[in-house]
Amino acid sequence: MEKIRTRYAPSPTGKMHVGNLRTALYEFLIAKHAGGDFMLRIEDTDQERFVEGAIDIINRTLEQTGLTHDEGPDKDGGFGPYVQSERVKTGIYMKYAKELIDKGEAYYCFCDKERLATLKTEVVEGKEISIYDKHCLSLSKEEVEANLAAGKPYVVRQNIPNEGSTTFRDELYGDITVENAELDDMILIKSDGFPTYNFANVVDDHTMNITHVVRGNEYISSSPKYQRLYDAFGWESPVYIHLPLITDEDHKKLSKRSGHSSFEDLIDQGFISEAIVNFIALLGWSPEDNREIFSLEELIKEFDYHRISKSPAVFDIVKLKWMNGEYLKAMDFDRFYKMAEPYLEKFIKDGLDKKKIAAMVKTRIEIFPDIEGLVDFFNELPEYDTEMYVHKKMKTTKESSLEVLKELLPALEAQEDYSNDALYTMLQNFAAEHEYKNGYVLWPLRTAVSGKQMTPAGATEICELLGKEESLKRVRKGIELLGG
RNA sequence: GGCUCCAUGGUCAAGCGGUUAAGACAUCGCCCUUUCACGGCGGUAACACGGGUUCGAUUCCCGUUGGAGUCACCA
Repeated sequence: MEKIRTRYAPSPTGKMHVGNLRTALYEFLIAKHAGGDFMLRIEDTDQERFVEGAIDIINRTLEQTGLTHDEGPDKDGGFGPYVQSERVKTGIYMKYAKELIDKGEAYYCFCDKERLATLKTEVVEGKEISIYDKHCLSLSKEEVEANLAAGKPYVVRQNIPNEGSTTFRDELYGDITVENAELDDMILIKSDGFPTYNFANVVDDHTMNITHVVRGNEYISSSPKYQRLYDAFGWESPVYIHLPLITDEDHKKLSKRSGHSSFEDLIDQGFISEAIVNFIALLGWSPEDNREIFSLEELIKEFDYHRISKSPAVFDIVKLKWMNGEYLKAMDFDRFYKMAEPYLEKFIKDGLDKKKIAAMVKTRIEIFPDIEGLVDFFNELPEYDTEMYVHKKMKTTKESSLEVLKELLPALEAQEDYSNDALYTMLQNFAAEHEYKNGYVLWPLRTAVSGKQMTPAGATEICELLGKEESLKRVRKGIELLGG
């Protein structure tokens, strides 16, 4: 069997959209699952939309996520750079366009913007809809020659008949047929000499020997036109796999508005790349069993593109958070600490044991920014409401807390060893002596010492970290607040 | 609006003619517990509607409704 070759073909226009990342991932997985090759091609035929540095972002993201390509712009080797703006210089697109013109499958068009504007017939939802009227198709050979000789700007258009229909086969969706009359004579070569995406992708996919064309669903409606191109050239068409859209909470195509539409956004928000990859792999695909946690290697092994879903998926950031948390829990401590350190640095003053705090926090956060709310009290006792001393299940009240803290204070002052174990033993004994339940004592202490409803550790662990002096200070403050 | 695609809980989803219609997130409750979290256990919650086909439809076909995508010298 022929070796599978897929390609990721982004246009360098900014951040890496998660929809595009998912497309890249599936392309990678489809190829690798079958022992094939995965290519990277840069589609920068639109001079105006090109963003400086965008190619770096693409490369960096692919590297971070582990989607390494076999052939592409940053590799040398026989296949040359798959950068369309570079390929333009070889004249490859114009060559193929001329072939189509010779075959009558394309034609020169000299219509200017003004004339085209008169063709706009309808306005739907703010969008002008028009279909080209084949005006220039009727130009005689002499007229075309004359226009060309005069240096009149032109584009090359695909010639699609008004009768008949065109069918292409998608692996997931099956045969899709469209009436030719619905198809516009799309522009193949722009007046600046660059090919449009519509033309370049076909020429490149063919010349790069791409066997499986994987792309977003939004291309399904233009696929018949591409199919006509393959047919016109007499090329064998690739296997098409159109991927269901990823949408936002409103079920609309994911956009910048959502705030987490790009890989970079997510990294900035404290997600880790493995979790992101794992999560988006499951957006539109599911394995045979119920497993949800997959490394990239495992995905390669399990990924069967026939199990890709046909319906769109909502990008649920809440579930991503859960998954990210799972990754953090499973992560080895050193790596976790390295990644958490910048956040700890920000919220923990010197002198406190950051490693211990990191360990406390590791199983309790979903994303790194969660750290702040968990640890900020170490620096400074926050102002808190004494209502927090009331706990139904522990049967504590403000009054009982005040009493306990007052009784406890001398013992805490006398205590020399502030290690967690020693402290805990001491408190246990204290509780036993007074015939209190542990929680009856520990709850008010934890509250006094943290001023928080929620802490990453119990009372004694906090005291250990805070040290004797600071702990006592906070207990006294608690007594004061309770009216003692 | 034309064309195309899609349709199982709030979300991701399994199912591919006969099931008590999985599982996960979220949510709720209970247990555990040095609070919360973690962990364990359990609950609520779905086949859009109407026709066929069939002994039997969530599953196949048609229609309706709903949603999405697309209609550029952008990709």
